[in-house]
Amino acid sequence: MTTPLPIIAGTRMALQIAERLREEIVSAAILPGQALSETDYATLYGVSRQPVREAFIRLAADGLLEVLPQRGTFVKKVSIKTVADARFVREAVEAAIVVEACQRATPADIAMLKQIIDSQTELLELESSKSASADEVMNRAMATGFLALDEAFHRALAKVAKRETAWAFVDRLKVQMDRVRYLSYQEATPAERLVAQHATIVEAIAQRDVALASADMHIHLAEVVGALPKLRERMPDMFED
Amino acid sequence: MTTPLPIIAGTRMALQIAERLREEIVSAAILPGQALSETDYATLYGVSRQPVREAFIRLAADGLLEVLPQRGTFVKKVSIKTVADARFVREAVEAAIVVEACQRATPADIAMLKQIIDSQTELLELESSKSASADEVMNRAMATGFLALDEAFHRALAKVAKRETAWAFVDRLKVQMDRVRYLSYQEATPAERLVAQHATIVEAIAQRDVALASADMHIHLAEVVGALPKLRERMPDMFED
DNA sequence: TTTTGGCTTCTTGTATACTAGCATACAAGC
DNA sequence: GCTTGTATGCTAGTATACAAGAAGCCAAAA
Repeated sequence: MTTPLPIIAGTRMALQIAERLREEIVSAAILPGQALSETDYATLYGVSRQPVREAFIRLAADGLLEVLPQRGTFVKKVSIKTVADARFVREAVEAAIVVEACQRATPADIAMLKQIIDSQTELLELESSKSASADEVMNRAMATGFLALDEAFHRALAKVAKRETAWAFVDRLKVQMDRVRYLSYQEATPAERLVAQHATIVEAIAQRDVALASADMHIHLAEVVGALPKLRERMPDMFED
Repeated sequence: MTTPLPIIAGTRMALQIAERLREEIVSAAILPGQALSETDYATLYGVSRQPVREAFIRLAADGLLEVLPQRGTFVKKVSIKTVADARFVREAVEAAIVVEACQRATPADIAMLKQIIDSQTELLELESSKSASADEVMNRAMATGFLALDEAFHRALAKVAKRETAWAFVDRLKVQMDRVRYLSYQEATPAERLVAQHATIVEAIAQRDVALASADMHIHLAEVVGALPKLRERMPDMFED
């Protein structure tokens, strides 16, 4: 609730508000359990309750908010079961995606994937050089930047496999995992390791080694859940179940 | 728009309307491409535009409706790519589910699955005995009944694997496949064959044969797409792309 | 001290009115 | 005949007002 308001008035404000809130929730700028009031956000953005309300409905459909009639709307706490099953689904789908990527990848595809990995490496080098000044804001910015590049890699993989629509399905449940990654960028797997795994996957694809690529993807996606127990211990209020 | 109105006034009418419309769209009682008016449905259900509007938003989020500002709201036409990728995702996830079901299934679980299959068989025998009077209404009722039992089987499988949450994710994209099954219950795979496949899967689970169970599930889910080409030829207006 | 009743104040749910944009039809001008 | 301007009737988007229920507070009674 401390946000300014770069909302473009006039056109589909419900959608803009939904997108903005989604990002704030996923990036843990608004914490789990937080109560959100339709009225408050309406005044904050200078609109009526209706667009805010419709934004809330959209986010509730994605499992980010919980609307309790006559009581209030709250940011959903992290559910271990939900995160675990989101990983389960994503792992199954992305393993299938890399199999098809193995079969379809052109040299240009491989080059593109490697270029994304190079960007990731570049970002990490920049980060380590600045790591002396480990202030909160810088950390957040780095986490956001890296997650964007991570997203780009997996999306590109789906594109290579010509499964963009399948990725769109996965993208909707991925937010449940991303929330955890933002909350736990302290105890999370070092980004360097993730980038190395990306490289391994691409290498397997380049070699058309279906079994290896699939196995590597399973290993890669299993990392995310590892941070959960420690995270829950550190901030139990963020969890339910 | 020819529906009566068994809507319970007073409590969360937006949700009731959304559920009802969802069923009508998935079961092809409302056809793809059809224009829906907020105002018309408001008067039909005896409510204001707002609840109808919120129902539309929910269904649009699931890819069943398309809201075009200042133009209208339309039932989404069937997208081959969307259906194909929905199957792709579901296949990947359910194959993973049967693997875990193989590992966890208790004798009671096996018995429960077999009981569902028995119910399916029973329904089919009833259908074949009545098949002389092959009227439209009867066919629809049978299709609905069988799809409900099919749904029950796959849901039960997820429960055995303790992946109910994962199934909830799949359930959201399954509607894209169900629409096709309703539209094409003429040229679709005979239900007897599907039930036989169910039995094969359960048998593999009972034998703890992971590879076989997984393979059987892949075969089982591949059936649905087979009907697409003929269906598109029969009713091209229902498709986009 | 504990409990109970009512009041106040919050919340979301719904209804109604108004705004703005698109599409179509139709008429005027070329 | 063809094009273009315009009026009209539709649509969804938004604003405002009211209704209904939940929660907390506080005072009064047991």
